[in-house]
Amino acid sequence: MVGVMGPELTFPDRDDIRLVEVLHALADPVRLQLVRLLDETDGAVACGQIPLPVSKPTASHHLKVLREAGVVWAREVGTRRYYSLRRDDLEARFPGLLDSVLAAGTAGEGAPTAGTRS
Amino acid sequence: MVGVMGPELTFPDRDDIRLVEVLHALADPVRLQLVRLLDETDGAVACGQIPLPVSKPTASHHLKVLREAGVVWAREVGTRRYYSLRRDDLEARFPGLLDSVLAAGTAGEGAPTAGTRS
DNA sequence: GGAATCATTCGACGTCCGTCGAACGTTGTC
DNA sequence: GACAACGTTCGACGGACGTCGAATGATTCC
Repeated sequence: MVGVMGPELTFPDRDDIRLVEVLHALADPVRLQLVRLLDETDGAVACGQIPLPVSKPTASHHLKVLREAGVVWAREVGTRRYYSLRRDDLEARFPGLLDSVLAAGTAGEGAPTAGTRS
Repeated sequence: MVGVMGPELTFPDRDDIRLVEVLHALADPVRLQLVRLLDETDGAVACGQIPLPVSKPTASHHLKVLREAGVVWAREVGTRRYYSLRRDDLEARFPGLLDSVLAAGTAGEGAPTAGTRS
């Protein structure tokens, strides 16, 4: 039988993707790390193959948040689910947003230089 | 006497601005609306002069979140506080991020076109 | 068929968040 | 000096969030 695991996966339409939800989905260290990994791994990654500092249910929860926010796709193959970024839709809806977030990740995130108080 | 209202206002250094905190600060409807208004009003806006759908303490709270995330400056003049965006610092730290968020705001946020359900 | 694998869902727990009314300290004005 | 204006802080409330262990459903392999 061809695989249908749980309830049918649903995703928001491109035009239903809300900026606030995307920002909220990205505003979490684990999910941000997840998105960066999905960005580097250009194909698609299964949930279990991702090195995450959280338990399996928690990872599943974060993936769900990203999916419902319209950030990632989920494709079922057997008992696995392969996730990938919705680059095109995000770029069409919020041009430059994903790129800037990902670029900020690769750039200095923990390298303070001087100090300009006030 | 020249005004010092509460405890001295503190802000994160440019290099201490964290992406996750900025995203979290922007991932709220009220704060996003606030940032957009600060963007349009190029000078600076006082707290009370902002038409917000929340009470005064709540608005103050949101401004504090934005300030501590490094998104806005706060300048005291008498009994008022004028807020303004930290465009330069945000652009230096996360190039294109603020622009994409603001552009997304002015573009269609509630104008669905077709429907590509999966 | 039975066991192992994969990912989710469920229930629970503690924490953080957004919200408000009331009280407070400053500042400016009469 | 007294009063009004401004913004913050305090305390409290309800809800959402992140986290996990255990249980569940599906699939694959022997």
